[in-house]
Amino acid sequence: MRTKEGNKERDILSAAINRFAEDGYFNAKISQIAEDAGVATGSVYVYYKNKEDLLNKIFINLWSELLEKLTVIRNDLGISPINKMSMTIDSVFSVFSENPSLATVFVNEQNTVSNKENKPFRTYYNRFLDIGESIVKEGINSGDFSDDINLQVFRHFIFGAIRNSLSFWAISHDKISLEIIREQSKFLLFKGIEKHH
Amino acid sequence: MRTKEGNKERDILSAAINRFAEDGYFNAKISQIAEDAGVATGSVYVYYKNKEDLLNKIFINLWSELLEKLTVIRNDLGISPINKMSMTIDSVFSVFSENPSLATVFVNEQNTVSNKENKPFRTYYNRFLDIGESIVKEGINSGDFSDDINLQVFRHFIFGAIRNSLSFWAISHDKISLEIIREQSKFLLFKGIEKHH
Amino acid sequence: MRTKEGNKERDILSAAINRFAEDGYFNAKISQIAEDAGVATGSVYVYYKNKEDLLNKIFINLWSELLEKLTVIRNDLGISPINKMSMTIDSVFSVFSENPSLATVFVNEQNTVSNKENKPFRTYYNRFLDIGESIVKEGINSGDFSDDINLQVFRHFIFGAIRNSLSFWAISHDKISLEIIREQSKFLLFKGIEKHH
Amino acid sequence: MRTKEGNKERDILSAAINRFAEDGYFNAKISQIAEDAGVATGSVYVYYKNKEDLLNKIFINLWSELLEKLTVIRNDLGISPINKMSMTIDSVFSVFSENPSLATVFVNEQNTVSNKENKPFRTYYNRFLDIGESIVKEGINSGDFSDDINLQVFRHFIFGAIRNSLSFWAISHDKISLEIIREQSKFLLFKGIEKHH
DNA sequence: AATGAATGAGGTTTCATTCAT
DNA sequence: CATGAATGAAACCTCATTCAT
Repeated sequence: MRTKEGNKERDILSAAINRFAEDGYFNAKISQIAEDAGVATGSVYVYYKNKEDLLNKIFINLWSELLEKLTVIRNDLGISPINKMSMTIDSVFSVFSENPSLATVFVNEQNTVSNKENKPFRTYYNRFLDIGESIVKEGINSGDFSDDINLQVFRHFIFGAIRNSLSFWAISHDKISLEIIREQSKFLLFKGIEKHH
Repeated sequence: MRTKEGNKERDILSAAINRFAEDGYFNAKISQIAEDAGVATGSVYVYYKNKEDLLNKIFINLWSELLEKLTVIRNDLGISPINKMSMTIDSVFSVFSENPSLATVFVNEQNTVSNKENKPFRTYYNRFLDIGESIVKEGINSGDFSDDINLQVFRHFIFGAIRNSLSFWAISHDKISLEIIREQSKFLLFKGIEKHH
Repeated sequence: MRTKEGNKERDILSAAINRFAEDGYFNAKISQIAEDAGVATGSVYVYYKNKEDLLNKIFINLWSELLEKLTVIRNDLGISPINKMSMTIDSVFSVFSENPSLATVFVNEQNTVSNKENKPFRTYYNRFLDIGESIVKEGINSGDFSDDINLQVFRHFIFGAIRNSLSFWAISHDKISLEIIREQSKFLLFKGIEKHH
Repeated sequence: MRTKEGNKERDILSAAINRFAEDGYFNAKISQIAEDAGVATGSVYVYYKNKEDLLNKIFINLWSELLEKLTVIRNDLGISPINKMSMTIDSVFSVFSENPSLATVFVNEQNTVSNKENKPFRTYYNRFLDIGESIVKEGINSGDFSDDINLQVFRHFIFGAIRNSLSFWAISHDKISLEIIREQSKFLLFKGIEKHH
């Protein structure tokens, strides 16, 4: 038994992120997460209702944090839509750069568990997407973004693109820097692949 | 010798795709897949080594089919890089439009099971990505595509974008047509979101 | 499909003996026995009722053969009890020397399967033991064998001794000859281990 | 922490011995063993790795106990070889007289499971046999035992004899006393069946 | 709050046996 | 007789969760 000054609740969730990233949600064992966190198996259930609750808390933390950042960006009247979009991407990359395992969990497990829409983090997640959408709308209205954009499709397109780029980085963060991926993502998002003459 | 008219092997794999899409790989039960396929539980094991083998076979079929299509496109000297890219996207969308559940399985389970790189379908998958990359290279050399493109990042960016767009359609194919998603994806890929004056 | 001139029924039983010896009764698979015998799985059930029947037939063959031999020996008035006993042991060793796998099956599986006494080969087996016992009785009466012998115990003692010696040979028949084991067994049986001055 | 008064680990092993004796290793069900032991099925796996581990532990306990006893006997300089041999047999009978089911498991299942030589109890078992052999050697050298004895054959002969005698008693311990079997075994071992004039 | 031994439901997998051809 | 694809019952084992201490 190890005496930790730290916050058990936080330690357990942190261990869960790493285990979920490494082994996948279903293969990860609660007893192993507990051991990694330096607590007894039963202690996991003091702080979390069950295994699924761990996953939900991970995503609630993630999306509520991103929602907060994005809200600040959106509400800043002095920033152009293009810069708002750029800052949004920076925010997302920033969260994951601090925790690569979280990127992997996000990529692999966001659709895991629960009957579809009933996920507790969905509220934060959807609001995040909605605010992102409002920034795109603003850009279309201001003439910065093309008015050929279908908002519904765009949201999934860009989201998948960023998500998968992050996932790549999570696996290879020793081989390629997050900055390169971030800037390349912005480039592709803004300009597309065609050469402009 | 008892022989049934239908193709059991195909029926089982088809049922597996639907169940994996609906319930997720880990929640899906072999007994349920067998029931859906109209065979006895044990019959699954006549055609497939185990549950994981079912998932592997799904992806082997998927990627070998797409690899074949892409190879034909790449080798056609009379097609411009831009059209090759467009046709590649058409191919991917075409495969999934015939089988929406497959799109969901692809999105959620491609990273499931197996110790990372040892997946049997990886050979096909990697060759598919390599050929895709060679088309982009060709476009850069011909001056059609921007030479600011980082090939390594691009492959994950576009792949995640398409994947997530398909996943969105798989859930909502009653609400939005695949054509709209496909064309919007091409638009975003080629032009980006910025308005060109 | 292989055309065999040989007797399928015999081939299957022979394959069963080898598989039971090699893998043990419970680990042996009918499909493997069939393959070894060069027949289809279903053909095993043409000749034998079920897996247990295979084991029973093996022991019925064994004990009916030994019973026959022993009956001839017992009924020969011109042979002394000591020689009858010696010939009995020769008979047992002879059967197994022709089929080492049978020795292993005998050692490991005679008590396998069936609720205790209901085994079909028991009739032959018990009659074999009874005749053996009558030879010992004859030897006691004639003054050749010690009258301190408890017949009931003796039967199990000598039987286990021979059985285990054979089992040893079955595993190591490349290292030690059956003749040495047979003669040593007779020696120990007749003289015991004490030195007689 | 939930702790019950009894010794679950011991109870489970004890129940396993009885079930293995009654039903045979392969027919015995873990759930039944658990029920017999008064614990839940899963509790078996808290103390034992798997079914095979139960069998191995049974034999490890058996042979390590007998090895210890035999070592003491062998090392006692004041005992004659004949008495050492006699005490060895007493030790073996003593162990099984306390646990008739163990005798049955020993007879029927010692060769079960595992690829032949890789059994964990083999170390103890072989050392037990080696010490037994060294006692016989001592007897031959001292002139107490016949120098016609082949040690390799003898060990299997006597072992099978004792084993089978015990097995007989295990089934019929209501009909015949272990003392009679033990003394008769010694008699046959030392003197053989021939009458000495 | 913290523990970890104990639980037991449930799923994957095996394989003896069947039977339509 | 011969076949071997198909069956489905049954059991090992896992592991999330509980709860007495």
